[in-house]
Amino acid sequence: MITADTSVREQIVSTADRLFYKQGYNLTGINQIIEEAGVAKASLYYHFPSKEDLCVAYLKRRYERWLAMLTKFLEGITDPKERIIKCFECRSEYLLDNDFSGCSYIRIIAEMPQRSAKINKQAILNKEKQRQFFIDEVKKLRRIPGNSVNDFANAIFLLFDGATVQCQVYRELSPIDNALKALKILF
Amino acid sequence: MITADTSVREQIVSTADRLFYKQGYNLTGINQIIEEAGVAKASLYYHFPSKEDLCVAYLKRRYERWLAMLTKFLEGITDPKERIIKCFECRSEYLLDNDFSGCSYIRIIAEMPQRSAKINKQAILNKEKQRQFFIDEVKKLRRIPGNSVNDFANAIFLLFDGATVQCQVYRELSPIDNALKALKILF
Amino acid sequence: MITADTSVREQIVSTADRLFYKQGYNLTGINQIIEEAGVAKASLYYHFPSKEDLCVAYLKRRYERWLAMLTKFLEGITDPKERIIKCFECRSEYLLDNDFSGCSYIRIIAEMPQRSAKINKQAILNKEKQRQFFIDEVKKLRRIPGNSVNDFANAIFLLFDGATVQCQVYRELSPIDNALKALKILF
Amino acid sequence: MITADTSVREQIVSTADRLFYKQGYNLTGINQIIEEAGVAKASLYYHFPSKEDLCVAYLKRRYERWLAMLTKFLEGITDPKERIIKCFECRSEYLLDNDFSGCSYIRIIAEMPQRSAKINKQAILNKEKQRQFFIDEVKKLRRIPGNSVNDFANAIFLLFDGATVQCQVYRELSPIDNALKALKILF
DNA sequence: TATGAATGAGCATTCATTCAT
DNA sequence: AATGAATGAATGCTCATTCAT
Repeated sequence: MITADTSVREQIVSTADRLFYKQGYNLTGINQIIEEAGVAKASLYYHFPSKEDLCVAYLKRRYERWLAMLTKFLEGITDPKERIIKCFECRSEYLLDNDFSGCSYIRIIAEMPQRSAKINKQAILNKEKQRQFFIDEVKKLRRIPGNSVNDFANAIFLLFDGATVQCQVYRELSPIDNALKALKILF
Repeated sequence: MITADTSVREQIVSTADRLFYKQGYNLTGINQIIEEAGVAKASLYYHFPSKEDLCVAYLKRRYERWLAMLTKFLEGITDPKERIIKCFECRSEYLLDNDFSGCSYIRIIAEMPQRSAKINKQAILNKEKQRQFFIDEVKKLRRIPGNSVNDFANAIFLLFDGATVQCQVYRELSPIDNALKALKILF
Repeated sequence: MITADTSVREQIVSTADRLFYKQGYNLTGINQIIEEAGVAKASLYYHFPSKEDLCVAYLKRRYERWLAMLTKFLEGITDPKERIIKCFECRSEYLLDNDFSGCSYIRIIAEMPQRSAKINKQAILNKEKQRQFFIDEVKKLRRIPGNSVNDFANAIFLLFDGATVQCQVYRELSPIDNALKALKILF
Repeated sequence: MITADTSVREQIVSTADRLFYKQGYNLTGINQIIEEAGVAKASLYYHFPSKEDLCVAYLKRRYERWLAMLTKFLEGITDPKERIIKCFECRSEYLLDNDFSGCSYIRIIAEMPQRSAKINKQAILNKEKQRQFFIDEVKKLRRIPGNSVNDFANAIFLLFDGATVQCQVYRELSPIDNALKALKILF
């Protein structure tokens, strides 16, 4: 059993996670992070060689948070079609819980066009995990629209990302509804 | 005879447009803009009261650029289904021409979660124009999948935005292909 | 009869007068003046070669305003002692009317320690006129405390300036009352 | 052994003190301060959150300087009347030593009509300490002109401030002489 | 007279990072 | 493992002034 929750490192990551996601990476300064985390600046640089490394930790954490939430949503549900729909409903709740701040990986890339290798790797990794989820579920379907697992999974994945960014832009959940309607047309 | 193309104001806007889109809004400083534009700092602030106002001009300009490109792509094409597909192909070329920098409106919102009223208004306006394009084309269709103009247009719009952000994330055009395949399943 | 009140020059001076006195000379920019005056920047520089020249015009105007107010206050009063007291009461009203902004000449010197010759000359001139007023009144007195016209006039002048700056500092009129009490002790 | 006199913080405050008093607060830029202090800009902002906070430190320091000088002047003198006169003589020397730059509290208020709470508080505090000095001395007098401790102390305080600002305006010490003459009339 | 446009120098402040302890 | 202090470079923005028309 780990009690790292109150450690300096944990304080830094959780604060950075909150601020990066709420305010954006570039608009969140190191000073604000250490102030709100209640740690010294040099402590931050002891645990994270640079702001960029802190960003990687933030992206990892965001994925873990999403995965935990999704897992809970899918609990006891076996029907693949239902699981896909649940995933969209989960995103709806996630965005509602997080002030419509969108997808952290997409956003970090939107903020840093010349993204570093580290950040790029982490962001792509997280997105691929999401794509894989849809592929896994589509594989379980008895009838696959379009007859291609990948094509159908990718279609769902596009709707998923499209809905996520539109929710962020419009600050409302209707794009998720639109995506669910699109799914009905597709299925 | 107007030679406005080389005016100070035009120099500022075109330089800002290029840099904001390539590097991101927050990572592009006023100093770099005036340096590359070859104008004095006070000249920039004479024409644009703040960086934010310059951002609005940039968003307007991006839409105009996209519209001009799309109009050219659609020249002579009347079939609505074909026009929708052409729109995706146009986006493909747009992203290729612009180093996979994605959608300027989505990005500006990703960069500035606490976006100002001015910027929000311009971004939403531009996105709604795009949605309207799809609605107009869907209306012209003989058979509408799902039997609802708005639902089908919104589905296309989700694929369009989803493909745009995925192209940006992966720095490749395959998401556009995925969107076109999804369209085929839908139609 | 002159109707210059609406002329460009008059607009500039009256606006500068108001803003310099309310906000301070250094904290009032040319831009704010021309904006609130509703004139072009070059128009200001046509009438006043520099901000400094505008400052001189401001100091002149302040003195004229004070003199007009004082003249009205003294109307029909001949007793020198009473006239001196009235002068303090006039200052009280002046400060109340002008948001306790103190003496414009003292303030301009406080703001610009390395004051220019022009401004210095105008400020000293205005202050000397005030000193002369006290000298003139003291001369009319039957009995002069201290037996020296200049010494007694200077004492009053010190109380006058002391009260003015203290009213400004404390933003209340009690220093004027203190000065009047001091006068009673002196007389 | 403490060598705080040469610390970065001390360098900043002493330089700011000198420049604010000589040139005025608004005419002294942060750049000049750090340059003459020989420290980095960020070091200044590490010790003082804003220029305003540096101003408060400056005002405190000015009072300490004045108090030290006055204390030395009053050494061994017990007669209250003599102590009051010495206080004026001390001011004379203070102004001579400091290029007739007047009273820092009065000047800062003259420069910043919309003064901040912090600065206002410090300025008023310092002025009240001076007033209290006069009250304390007047209380010790055997015979109090006007029969009111406060009224007489306030009269002296007005002469003190009046003389200070007039010395600043005229750049000469005669107003102090005038004040001493006024004191003689009063006593 | 009057003006829109342009400018170089300067403003206060914040950035991510490093170093000595 | 943790910190207080220090920094060079950059941030967005404003200054008084000038010039061509």
